Parts: sequence; C-alpha cells; structure tokens
Amino acid sequence: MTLDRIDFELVQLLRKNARLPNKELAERAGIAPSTALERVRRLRQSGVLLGYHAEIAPIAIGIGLQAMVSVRLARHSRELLDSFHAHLQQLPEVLAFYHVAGADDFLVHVGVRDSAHLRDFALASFTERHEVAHIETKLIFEFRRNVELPTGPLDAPGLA
Amino acid sequence: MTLDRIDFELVQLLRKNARLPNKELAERAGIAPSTALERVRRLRQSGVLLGYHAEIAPIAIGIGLQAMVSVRLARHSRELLDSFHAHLQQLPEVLAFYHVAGADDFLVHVGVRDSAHLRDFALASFTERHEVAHIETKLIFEFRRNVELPTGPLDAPGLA
DNA sequence: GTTGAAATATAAGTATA
DNA sequence: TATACTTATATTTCAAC
Repeated sequence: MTLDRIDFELVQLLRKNARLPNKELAERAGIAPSTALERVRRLRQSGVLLGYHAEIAPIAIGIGLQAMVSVRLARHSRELLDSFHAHLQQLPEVLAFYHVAGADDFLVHVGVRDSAHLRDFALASFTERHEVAHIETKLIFEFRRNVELPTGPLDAPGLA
Repeated sequence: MTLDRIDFELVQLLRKNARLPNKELAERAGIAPSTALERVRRLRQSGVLLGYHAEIAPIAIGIGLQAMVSVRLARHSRELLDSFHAHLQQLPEVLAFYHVAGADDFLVHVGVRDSAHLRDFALASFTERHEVAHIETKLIFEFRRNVELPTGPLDAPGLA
C-alpha cells in the first residue's frame, strides 16, 4: 500500500498519540472526521498500522534493571534458529529482541527486578539452553525510543 | 506509586491495546467505567502510563533496512556524553537507542531506506562526529517487541 | 464532506467500606 | 476519607445521505 501525505500525517499523529480522538485527528490532518475514520480503518486493514500500545514506566511494574544480552548460537541451522526464536517469544523478561548479522546472532533487551534476577534468568533462559554457545550481558543505563517518524512522505519511494 | 491488581490489569490491557474503549476496559478489569476512567487518569498523572503509541509497519514509511550501530565515544566526559546524547535524539533515522555499560557506550537502532542511506547516515551522523571514536554496524534481520508485561503484580516489590 | 442517530466518554452527585 | 457506583451531560463515533 502506498501512503499519500494525509495518510502519512495520520500515521504520524497516531504514533505520537494513539488515543487522539478521531475528530481532532481529522482536524489536524485537514480532513473531515468521517474521512479520517475510513482512512485509519484502511491503514489498519492494510497492515500499515499494526497496533496501539501503552508505554509503561518500567519501575512501576517491577523492572529495576535492564540489560542487553548478546547471544551466539551453537550452530546456524534453521532448526536451532527457529527453536531459540520461539523460546525468546515466550519469555516474560524479554522486552524486545533483534536477530542480527555478525558474530552474535541475537541481541535481547531484557527487563528484570534486580541483579539476582538477571543472573538467574540469564543462566536458566540462555546459558543452559542447548541452542546457545555463548552470551554476553551489558547493563543498560538508559533506553529511549523515538516516537517521531524517521522519514517524510516524499523521502520514501512509492509514496504519492 | 504502588499498583494493586486492578491497576496492573488496566495497564496490561492498555499495553496490548491502547485504544480499548473505557467501557470495555472497565468490564474486563471487573470495575465500573467511571472507576476505570479515574484509575487510568491517576496512572497517567503519576507517571505509570507514559503515553500511547501506534506501531507502524516500517516498510510502509520507507524503512527498507534496519541496523544496530554500536558507538564508542572518544572520552567518557560528561560533556561529550551529553553532547552525543542530544545529537541522537534529533536524528530521524534513530528508532531507539541504549546507553550501555562496557566497551561500547551506545547501541543505536536505526531505520533507513537502503544500504546507501545507511552508509551516508553512519558517516555523517556517527563517524564524522567529534564525540565518536569508533562505530560498528550490524544488519538487523528481524526486530520484535514484546507487548506482554514482564511481571505479575505479585512478583514486583511494593505492589499490593 | 455533511448531518444525525447511536455509542461512548466524562463529570457530578451519591453511596459505601 | 478513600474508593466505587449510578445517573446525567457532553463528546465522539459511525453510517446514511
């Protein structure tokens, strides 16, 4: 699906505030509320808008410590990869993960209570797994996400 | 602020779907709509709920390639750190960044059009900066975020 | 894009523990 | 005194035009 300027504006506004009322959304994008409603629905159905998520203060839900765990797999077989991939997705401590090229195969962003929790978790969920050859854990001092969109509509190919 | 089970339930529901209507939110949490409204407002004001953001398909906004750039600073002075930190926050290509302990100081998650864009961006925004001593760029095959909450209310200290 | 009915969010007032 | 519920009002959504 190709986005025009108005679609891009809607997406941008919802990225900053997913709970923006449709009326205000429409006004800021310079279109009628009904048009905004239909466009947003189309953007959802076409898979441009994937979902709406609340951002939560880590400390409030018991996350006192965050770390980035670099994981190197034992072999690069499809079977091992799929197995570890599935494992990652069911770990509550995993906030996000990156499957990357290079010596390390995964970068895993984890959120835990404290250092004791991190030690136990890293051991049980990474080191002791048969898929894993080696891990390296880095403490995260600060993590920040950018809610601004990285490109304008004219920068991207295939945008009207 | 300490969360009870209902607060935690509300936060969990809004994490999965930030646009869940208040009425349905209340029903699922087992409370009256007005109560849900007030609790959510308190959670926002107290800084537990930090915001609501739409998740967008990268390709739809012109991001054809993602990479993780490890950045090592020239020195560990407060001045250099603050300067680079501020720099990171104004780059449209930066999707997120981690300030970490270890040999590398920052892990920067970037989204770009293509490899040419990545090369130009890495050079201009990292390599050529006076704060930066060394960078290493890893291609990201896949990135996935976990929308489930990492802990239950009873696991976290200070929760009722 | 506009309008109006239905659904929903919000505020005020009331009860309850 | 806090928190939750009920009712009433305002806003928003959404479909027909």
